[in-house]
Amino acid sequence: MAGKSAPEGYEASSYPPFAVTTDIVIMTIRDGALRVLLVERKKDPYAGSWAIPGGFVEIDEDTHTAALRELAEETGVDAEDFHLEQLATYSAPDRDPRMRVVSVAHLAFAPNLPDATAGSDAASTRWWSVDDLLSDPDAPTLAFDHEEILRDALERVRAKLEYTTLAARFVAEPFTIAELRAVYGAVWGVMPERANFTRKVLATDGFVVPDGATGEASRSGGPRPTLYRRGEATALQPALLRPRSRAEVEPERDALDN
Amino acid sequence: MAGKSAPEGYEASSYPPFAVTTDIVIMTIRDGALRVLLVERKKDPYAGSWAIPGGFVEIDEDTHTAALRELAEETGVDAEDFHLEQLATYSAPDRDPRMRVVSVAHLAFAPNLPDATAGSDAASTRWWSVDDLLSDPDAPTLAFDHEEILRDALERVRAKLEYTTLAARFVAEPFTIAELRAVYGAVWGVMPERANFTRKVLATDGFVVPDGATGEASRSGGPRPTLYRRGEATALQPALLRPRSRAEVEPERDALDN
DNA sequence: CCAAAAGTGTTTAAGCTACACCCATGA
DNA sequence: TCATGGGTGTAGCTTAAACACTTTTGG
Repeated sequence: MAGKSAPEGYEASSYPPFAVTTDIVIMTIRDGALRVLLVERKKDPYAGSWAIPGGFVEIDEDTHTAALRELAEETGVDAEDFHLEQLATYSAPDRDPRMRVVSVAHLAFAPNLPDATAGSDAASTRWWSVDDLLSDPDAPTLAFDHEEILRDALERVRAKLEYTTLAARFVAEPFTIAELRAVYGAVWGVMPERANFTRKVLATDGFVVPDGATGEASRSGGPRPTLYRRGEATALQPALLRPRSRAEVEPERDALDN
Repeated sequence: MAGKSAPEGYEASSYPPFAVTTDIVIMTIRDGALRVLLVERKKDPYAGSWAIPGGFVEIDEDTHTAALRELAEETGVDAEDFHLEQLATYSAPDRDPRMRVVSVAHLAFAPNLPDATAGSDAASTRWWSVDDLLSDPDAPTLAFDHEEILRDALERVRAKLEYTTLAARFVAEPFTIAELRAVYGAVWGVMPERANFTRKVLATDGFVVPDGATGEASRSGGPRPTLYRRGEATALQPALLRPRSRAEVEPERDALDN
């Protein structure tokens, strides 16, 4: 907290004015794939491009509150059902050609989000497969620096599944172990081994708690799986590591860079 | 990127104006303890309190550049020697009574920082023991929300020592394994077991590379330790976990909250 | 009865913990 | 020669990985 040349107390009179926005990477699992909600831009710049939803932070709210508000507007879903966390702040001077904008990106997850309720805003929205967006060469280019934000978000989610119980936030209660495992498969691209995964989840105290009931057997038969609900635990200790087969070959992202 | 009620394109004309600052948690190891550089405030609010150094982000720079600039001003050291990363953004509406400020906090580490060069700014600075600040009841209260920022920074550093080679950024080259181990001790509060630590470091390809020479034996005798330099590796795989004896008892911080 | 999926068992390898030992060095 | 501390060895425990087996159910 300091002025450029008066670190112990800046003057309230003159300082560079910024617009502050929140961009919210809203993720869910649909059709077995990790998907992100994007908005199609109607105006320049980047008219016709897809963008991460967001908006201005009001003068009397913090960024978390602003993100919650935007979240409700964009999805039409009560923000209570979401897990929302801050991702990072993006501040390149030329990231928006219209004005000087600093964006505090957030990350939100929830199961069972409605199809594409564009809230009060009439823009068209769509659930894009994250894998398609980032790997498919035919995928559209995202507006602004939103591809960078999306990549950071994906890496954050992948890492968090390893050492937290976050995966349970992606499934509607009650759920089966198989559904929980499918979340890991959708986010990581590879499924953890079934038997070991089951043991790990059940051995982690408070990850899931039995619901008492059992679910339906699959169409082609099989036993009725046990149903669970989210437990109180948040940390996985020790971690549930994703397979690192290729990661050790191809030079990984610099682990020191956040 | 969206206006409050026009998500696909806000108007450049009216938006809430914010001041954007960077606060930089500058850490180093001194006298065997993890220390942070704080500035004593001369003016209200919080006159006489200690604060994390920082300053305004200029209109034509990003927050990382601003942090580098502040870093050089505060320490008088070439910013090249630092590891600098974004920590998080703090945006409570009342965090600064003078104006609406959003602060993008950063985290910087380096070995061998000079005593308290207050750069061009003549404010008094001091290397505080992080442990004293956060645990000692006699420690001063920090200005603004800086205690929260410092706590977040500490947790980040502790976690990063586990799965990255960041610890090597705290020691001046060339260094011994014992010095590197002392970094873990200072940051975690407990030392990893000596023999296992040595094996782990040497088994992690690219963590440290031999310098060729050997250092001085200690005052009371003993072999000359091998000297090393920082290697190219950034990730520790598998992680070097800190002892979790107490952490499992006392309810840990919510792992889902970033 | 057959295929599919859930639950459980088993074997093997790998990593960590904890401690022991040896040896070079300076006082 | 003695204390100190670096380097290395090793037994035992825990965990993960891979795979097999059994059971339950719908078609």
